[in-house]
Amino acid sequence: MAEDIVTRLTAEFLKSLAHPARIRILRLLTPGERCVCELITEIDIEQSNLSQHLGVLKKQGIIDSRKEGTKVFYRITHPSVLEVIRAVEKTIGDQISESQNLLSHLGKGGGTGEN
Amino acid sequence: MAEDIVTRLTAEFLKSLAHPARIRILRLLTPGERCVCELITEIDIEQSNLSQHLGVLKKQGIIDSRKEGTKVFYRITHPSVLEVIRAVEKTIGDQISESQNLLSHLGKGGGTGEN
DNA sequence: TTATAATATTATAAACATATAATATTATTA
DNA sequence: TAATAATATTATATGTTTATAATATTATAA
Repeated sequence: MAEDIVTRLTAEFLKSLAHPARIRILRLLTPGERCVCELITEIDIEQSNLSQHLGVLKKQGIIDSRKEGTKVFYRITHPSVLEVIRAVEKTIGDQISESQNLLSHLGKGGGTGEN
Repeated sequence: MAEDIVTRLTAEFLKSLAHPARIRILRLLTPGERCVCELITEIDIEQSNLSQHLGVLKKQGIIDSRKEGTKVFYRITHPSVLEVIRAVEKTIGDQISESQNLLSHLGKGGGTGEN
């Protein structure tokens, strides 16, 4: 069976999301549009690198931009992308809960589990 | 501000998901556990490569395994990971809907837009 | 016009991910 | 114990992503 196109698109989408700087950018854009000059003060990377990361997200259609004078404002194209991040956080939460659960059962029989 | 750990964990999680073969594996595991010998027949990659992709997912805690005789069965650890994939598909759907919408407006004024 | 501010682009080296091929491990069966 | 089946590991070559540095573009202001 030939590799299905939805699978490839899904993987590409995930790839363009899969970088700390890009997650950070999306978090900063969550309340609304921001110009690059604002983003750069909140994110600790070089200007050219920020521009490249913005390019990755824009190429994938995840963010969009608008020019105003010398400034460029970016915004999230479809808020549904935030659900992706929320879903990841939820799963990571599940993983942490489970390991805490396993740990607490090691200490079963009383006390806090310390010795 | 130092890079927050949730952001890094989120990016790492997304990275380990961001490959067509790995998305494919999760789809195959959605109905329930499968042995590698079954997976290999449904996915068109080499056995050692499949094993490596399974390793990536397992290291991230996304899948888990159980040995039975000479076979190894893999399963999804937390079904919430499937929400991540669904959310990506939803966003891609939003993107496609929007571009179809834009296209249809180009043809506004009658007809199908063909000439 | 020149200078400046804001952003993007390009080139490049280093780090990382990937697929393949070969080999190793482990469990079962003959 | 030798052969086989199922899976994992390792080495490696190739391709991709990343950060940095340098430079280019664009718009405004002096």
